[in-house]
Amino acid sequence: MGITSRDVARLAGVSQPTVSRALRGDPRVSEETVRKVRMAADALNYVPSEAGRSLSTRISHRIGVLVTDVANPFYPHLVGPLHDELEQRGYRMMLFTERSEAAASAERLVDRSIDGLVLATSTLDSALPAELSRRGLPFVYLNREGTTPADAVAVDNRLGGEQVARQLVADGHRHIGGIFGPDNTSTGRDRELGFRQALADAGIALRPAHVRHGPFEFETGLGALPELLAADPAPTAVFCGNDVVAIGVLDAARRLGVDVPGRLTVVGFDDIPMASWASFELSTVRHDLRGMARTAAGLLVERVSGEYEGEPRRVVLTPEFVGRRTHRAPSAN
Amino acid sequence: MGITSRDVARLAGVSQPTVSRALRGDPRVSEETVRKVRMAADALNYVPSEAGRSLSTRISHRIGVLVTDVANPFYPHLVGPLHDELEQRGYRMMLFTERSEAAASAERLVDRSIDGLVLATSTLDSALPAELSRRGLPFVYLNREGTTPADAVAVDNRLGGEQVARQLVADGHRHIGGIFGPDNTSTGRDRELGFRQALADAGIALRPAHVRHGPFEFETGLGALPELLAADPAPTAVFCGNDVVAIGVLDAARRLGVDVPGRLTVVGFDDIPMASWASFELSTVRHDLRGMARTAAGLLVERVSGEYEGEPRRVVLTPEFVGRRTHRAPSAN
DNA sequence: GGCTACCGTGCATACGTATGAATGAGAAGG
DNA sequence: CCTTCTCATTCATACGTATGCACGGTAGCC
Repeated sequence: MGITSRDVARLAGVSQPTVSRALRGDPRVSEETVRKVRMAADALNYVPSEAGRSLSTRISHRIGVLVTDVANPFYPHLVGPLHDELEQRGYRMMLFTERSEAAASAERLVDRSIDGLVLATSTLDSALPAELSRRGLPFVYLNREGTTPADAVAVDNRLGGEQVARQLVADGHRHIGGIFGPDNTSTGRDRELGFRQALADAGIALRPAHVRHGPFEFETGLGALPELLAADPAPTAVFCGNDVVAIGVLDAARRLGVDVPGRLTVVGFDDIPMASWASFELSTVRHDLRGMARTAAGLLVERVSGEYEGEPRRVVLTPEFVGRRTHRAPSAN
Repeated sequence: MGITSRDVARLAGVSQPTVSRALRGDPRVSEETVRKVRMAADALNYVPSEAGRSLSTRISHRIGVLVTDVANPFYPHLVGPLHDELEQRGYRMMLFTERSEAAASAERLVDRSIDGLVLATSTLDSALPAELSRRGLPFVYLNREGTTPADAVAVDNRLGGEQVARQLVADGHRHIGGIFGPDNTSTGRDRELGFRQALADAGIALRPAHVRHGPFEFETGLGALPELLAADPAPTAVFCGNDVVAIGVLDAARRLGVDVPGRLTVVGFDDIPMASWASFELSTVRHDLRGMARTAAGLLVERVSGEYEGEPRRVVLTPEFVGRRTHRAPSAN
């Protein structure tokens, strides 16, 4: 095992550099030679060593993807499209989880084993973006923002929050609650901001007893709903930081025997496929999750390949409220 | 950018090899020198190049993970633990999707950019395992089997199928259906085999009209249930190839207004976290998904690191029926 | 027929790290 | 004071591919 271009060269009766050029399609190599080299390579089952190539070209053709937690039902919908888009553009995907401490994390990312990084997570106050920038590793923000300048793709989260608020107000809700994402994430913060602003414009305030914050996880919604319902008056509608949280809320409602949407309106964000399952039929805010991921991959690849070298680009997608089963006017009561 | 060990050597006033040895903890280097080298490395923010190291040691410290489709809610529960276990053992994870055609797939896997591969998918009739074996890339079967000898970790799928059959029979079901996985997967085949065998032992046959096969996806269950219920007599219980399929069935039941478990018993396989959500409370077959993934990672790492060189090892986990809400005796009718 | 131009190939070397072998400086011993 | 031995370090080189440059051969041109 371990066939090298030298072995191929020997068999084909040419030099090692000629093998390299022939297989890479260098036009300076004669057709006849290309044919010989191809045959020899096939005969030996030669596959160029990626390590050798990386060392020589200083390009790894690998892109890192950093997420918080793969098992969270939200992330696969980013990771899948990212993988496909990267593969299509000739890059392989390395997957990293944020759980490991940030310091060691930066180290392992800048060892030149990846050409760039998709930052699909990480909190606003993280030092990672600055660190990456300092170390010269190109990256793109995906579904988040950051102060360190870099390409970015995200939804207009404020607008999405506003849309939900307007819908709830129009439906006649006055006692409204929110289970928002973490304060130190742009998605969490902006969705809440837009939501609050639009409510305020309608003269409605969010009572602290109707508000919770937590990670974008099923358990957050599951745990928060009972607390919100214990308030007096209880909210008649709850806006959730994202669909995963909202589905946690729906689960809690089932456990508590709370009728949705009869007694409680629930709205999510993202419109992941699960949201449209008959078990949930979650009213939510739709945006092009798949397109967002692929766009991010595209921006990053253009950046690492040198195809684009200008100022950081920022792509903002427009969200759209999609009404399903889980929202309705509050019961007369 | 692009600090090398030579730069560190120059600053520390030593030779390049000494830098390499000092940072790698070679005992032959004096404490004093180690200190100097460390300081120089820190001052320059030096991070060893993975490409250079890989080329020299012929070890990439990367492990590939091949799955069918990341977006399928089952896979994240393998990918997550795999990532964690690999990281803990000093390996990074490259994620591959099966969608790309197998031929090109093998090529990109054997370019020495990964030390080994976790085969978490791929059908029985795939040529990939044989190809990997021929090319000398170590791999481990995870949640599947294969004829090409290699380390493997899987559940006792036949036993699991038997357990479900016995439960359904004990519950009094006589008209039983199955929505099994693909014939050309060991999980699909063995679960079906065990199930059929135990039913046969109880003198019960599966009518062809009560049986469907399909990929382990939500849509499979969703699409198959209406067909099964159209049979006369309709089945009073359905065993599904895995939880994802079962949840598709539950979704279809909701759409059709079919009461579960009142009119229909549904049983899955795997006990993914979603199965225990209040929205589903799916009766299923539990096994240690996380442990299975971590074990596979362990076996593979021991193999690629040379820690173990013996015969292929096979770890088989014992499944256990876990009764929740979705199974019950058939209605008198 | 000699000069230039061009084309295809080989030569030399770079990429960054790791490691066996050689070297040098001391220390220990006679 | 010379030898022997040990220890820390340097030297030389390997890993596999890519690429600037030199080179040899052929064709074209006057």
